[in-house]
Amino acid sequence: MPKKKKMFLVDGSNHAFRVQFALPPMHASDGFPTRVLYGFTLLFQKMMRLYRPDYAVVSFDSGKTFRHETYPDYKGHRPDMPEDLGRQWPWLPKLVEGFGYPCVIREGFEADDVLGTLAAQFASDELEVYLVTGDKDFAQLVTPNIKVLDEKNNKIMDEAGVREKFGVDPTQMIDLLGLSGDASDNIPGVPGIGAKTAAKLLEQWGTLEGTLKAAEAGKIAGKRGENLVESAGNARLSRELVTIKTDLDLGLTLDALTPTGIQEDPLRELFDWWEFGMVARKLLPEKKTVDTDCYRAVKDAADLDAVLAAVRKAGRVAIDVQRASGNARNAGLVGISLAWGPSDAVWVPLESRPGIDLDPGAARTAIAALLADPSVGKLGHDMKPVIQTCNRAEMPIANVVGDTMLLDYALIPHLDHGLDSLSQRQLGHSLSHGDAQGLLVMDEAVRQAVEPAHVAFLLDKRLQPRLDEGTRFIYEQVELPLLPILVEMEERGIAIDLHRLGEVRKDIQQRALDMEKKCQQIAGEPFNVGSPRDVSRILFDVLDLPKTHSQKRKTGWSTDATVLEKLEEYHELPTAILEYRQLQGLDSRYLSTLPDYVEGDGRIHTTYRQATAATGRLASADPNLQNIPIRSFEGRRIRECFVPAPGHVFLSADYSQVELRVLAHYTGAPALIESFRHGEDIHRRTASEVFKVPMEEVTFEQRNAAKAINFGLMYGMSAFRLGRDLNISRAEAEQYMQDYFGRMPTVQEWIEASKEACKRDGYVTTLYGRRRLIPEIYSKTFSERAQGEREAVNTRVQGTAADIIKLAMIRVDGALKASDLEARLLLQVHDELLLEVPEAEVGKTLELVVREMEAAAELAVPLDVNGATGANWNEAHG
DNA sequence: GTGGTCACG
DNA sequence: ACGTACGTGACCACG
Repeated sequence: MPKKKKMFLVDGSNHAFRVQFALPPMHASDGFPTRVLYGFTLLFQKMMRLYRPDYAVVSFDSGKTFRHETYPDYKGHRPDMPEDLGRQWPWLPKLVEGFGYPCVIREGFEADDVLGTLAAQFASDELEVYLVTGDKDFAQLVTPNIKVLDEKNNKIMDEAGVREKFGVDPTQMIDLLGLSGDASDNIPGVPGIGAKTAAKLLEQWGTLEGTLKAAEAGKIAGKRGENLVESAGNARLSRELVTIKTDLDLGLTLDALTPTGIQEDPLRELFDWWEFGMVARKLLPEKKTVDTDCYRAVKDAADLDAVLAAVRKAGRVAIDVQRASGNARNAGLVGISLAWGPSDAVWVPLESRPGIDLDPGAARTAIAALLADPSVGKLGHDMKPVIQTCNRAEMPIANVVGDTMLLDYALIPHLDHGLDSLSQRQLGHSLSHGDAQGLLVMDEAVRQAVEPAHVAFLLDKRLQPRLDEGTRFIYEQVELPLLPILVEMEERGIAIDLHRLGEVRKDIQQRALDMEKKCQQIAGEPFNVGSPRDVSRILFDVLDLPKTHSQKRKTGWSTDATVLEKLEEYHELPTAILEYRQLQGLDSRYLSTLPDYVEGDGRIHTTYRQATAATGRLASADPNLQNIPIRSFEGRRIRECFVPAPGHVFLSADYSQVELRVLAHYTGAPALIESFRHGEDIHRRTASEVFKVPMEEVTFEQRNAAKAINFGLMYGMSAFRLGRDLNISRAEAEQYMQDYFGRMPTVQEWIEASKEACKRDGYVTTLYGRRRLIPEIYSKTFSERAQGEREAVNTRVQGTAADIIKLAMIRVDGALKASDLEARLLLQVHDELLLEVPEAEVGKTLELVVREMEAAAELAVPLDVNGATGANWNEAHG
C-alpha cells in the first residue's frame, strides 16, 4: 500500500493574528514592521523541514468578509487590525508564493470556508488533510481523514482528540459552539453556558435542537432552562454562524495545490528588505550582489564615446570623483567613475596614464558635457563633496537626482550612513579598502575608483522603493533641494576679522593664565586646573568641600559648572576655577582654532553634515559654526569677529519660539494658541496659567520657572531635573508640572499619545513625514525605555522645527535668485539664518527673508521671525 | 579611545 | 524600582 499523502491547509488569517500577539514587535531598519512576516517565515521553514506536505494551501480572509444578513455585527466588532499588521498584510501572499505554496483568497469568503471546502473535497483514505490553525471552530471538520494541527505546540487533534478536548464528537461541535457562543468572535450563544456545560447538555440531549426542545418542555430546571428557552433563537443563529462552509465552488485541482519549491529571487528580495539575513542564509544559496568583475578603465576616445552614448541612453548615472590631495572644495579632479547599470561601470582617468590612450583634455571636455547635460540624472553617495570638486574643476553638474546617503538618512536617520556601512547593511558587500595609489596595482586602483559609484547605483535601486509618502517628501522635497544650497553656503564661507580676533585672543589668554595662577595660589599648591580629576581632588579631598552638591561620575565627583556654582558660597576657589574654565574654553575652542580654518580667500568654510542628526537637524563641523558663543559677554566678543564682505552687511533672521509653536500646533492647547496669536511673551503667559496670576503680576521667578517648564516639555521633563534647575524641591517641581498639565491637558495627552504611537510603530514622524526609528522603546531596561520615550516626544517637536527651517532655506534661496537680489545665505544655526547682503539691497532682502521664513509652514499659530542687520554677527543677531 | 566639560539651539 | 531633559561638535586629560 502506497504511503498516504498529506495536504496542509493553513489558516493564514488565524496565524497572522496569533503571531501578532505571540512574538515581540520586529522592524526592518527602515521601520517596516516584520513581526507577522517573520512568524510566517518560521512556519514555512518548519513546513519545509519537518512536515513536508505533498499538497499545501494558505488562505486568508478576503477584504470583504462574510456578513450574515440578519446579524451584521458578526465579526464586525473585532478590534480593528493593528496598523503594523495592516502594513504587512499585502505582503503575506507574496511571502507565501515566495515559498512556493499556493495562496487562495476568495472575495466575500473567509479563510475558514475556503479551507473547509478544500478539506471536504480532497480528504480521502489516500490523502490526509491537516488544518493548520489555532481556531477551535475547525474541530467541526475533523473526520478520520481530516485533522487539526496546532503548529505552535506540534499537537495534532483527531476525532479522539476533539472528544477529549471538548467532550463531544466533531459532528456535535457546531451545536456546542451554538450553545456556548464565542465572545472573541461576537457569537452570542446562550448566557451562562460555556463549553463545559454545553458538552454536558449535548451528552444528555444529543443535539442543539434536542437540548432546546428539552428546555421548552421544562425538562431542564432553573435559570439555565429559562436561559435556553429565552435564547433559543440566538443559539440557532450562533450555530449557523459557526458552521464552516464546505461547498464553495473553488475550481482547484490537486495540481494547483502542489508546492513548487522556493522562488529564489522574489524571496531573496523580500528577505533583503525585511533583513531576515539568518533565514536567508539557511534557505537560499549565496548570491553575489555586486558584480565587481565588470569594472574597467576607459581605454581610448572611441571607448569613451561608446560609454557616454550608453550613459545617455540610460538617462541616469551614478558618479564618484577621484581627487588630488586637499579638501573637496579645493582639490584637483584626477578621475571620475560612472555606473549606469548593474554590470555597467567604468573609470575615466582625467590625467594622462600609462597604458591608457585617452587625451585628458578631450576626456574632460566630453565628461564636462555629460555632467552639464540636464537630460541625464546624476546620483551618488554623499554628493556634496562630489559637486564641489566638479565645481572647482569647472565641470558643474546639472540635474542631481539622487544621493544614497540622504536617501538612507530619510529612511533610517539614526544609523551610520557611510557608504561602506550602508553597503554591508543593504548588499552584504564590503568595499575594497587600502592604499592603491600609484600604478602598481592598476586593477585594484580601478576597482577602488569604480566601486563607490557602482554600489551607489545599486543602493539607489534598492532603497528607492522603500520610501513612503512621508519619507519621500523629506527626501525629494527637503533634503535633495537643500543639497545644492548647502554646497553654495560651504563654498561661500564667512569672513572673519583676524586682526580683531587676535586682540581678543591676546586679552583672553593673558587673563586665563592669570586666573590659572590665582587658582593655584588659592589652593595653596600647584595643580592642573584643566584636569577634572585634579579639580575634584583639590575641592573634595584637600579643601573638603561638601559633596552633596555634586554627583558621582564613573571616575570621581563631578565638577561641572552647576556644581561649582553651588560651591561658590563655601570657598573662593570654585569662582576662580569657573572663571578660568570660561576663559580657557573660549581660547581653545574658538580664539586659537578659528584662525587655522581661514582659507586662501580669507574666509572660513564650515562643512554641513546633512545626514548626522537623528532628528533631522543639520550639524556643522570643521569648524562647528553652530556653537559660536553668544550667551556671555566675553563670548560675544568672538561673535563680533565674524564680519561681512566689504560693501555688505549681515542679516540675521531667527524664528521666535519655533518649537513651542510646533507644540501649540500639535496639541491645540488654547492658552498656547491664543498666546502665540496675540504675540504674547509665551513664558510669561505660561507662568500666568501655572501660577494662576494675571499676566502683569507674573514675577521674574515665576517667569523663569515657566521657562524651565516649557523647555522641559520639549525634552521629556522629569520633576527631579526641573527641581534641581530651579533650586526647589522635587515635590514642588512635581506640583508645578501638575498645575501645568491641569491647565493644558491636551499637552499631556499629546505627550502620552506620542509615546504610545512610538511603542506601536517603533518610530515617530514629524509633521512633514520625517521618521525616526527608536528601537530603545522596546528595551527591557527601564532607563533605556524612558530615554526612548523622551526621544519620541522631543523628535516630533525638534524634527518638525528642523523641517520648517530647511523648507525656509529652500524658499529663501529660491526667492533671492528669482528676484535677482545678490544677498546669499551664509550660515544656518537651527532657528537662525545668517545672510550676507549688499548694502544697497538691505531693505528688500530683509522683507523677503522674513516673508519667506514666515511662510515656510502653515501651523495653527503664526510663525514669527525677527530679522536684523549689522556690521558683525553679534550686532545683527541683537 | 573614553569620559568630562562646555559652546550652541 | 529606576535614574534623572532633547540635539549636536570640540577640546582636554588620562590610560
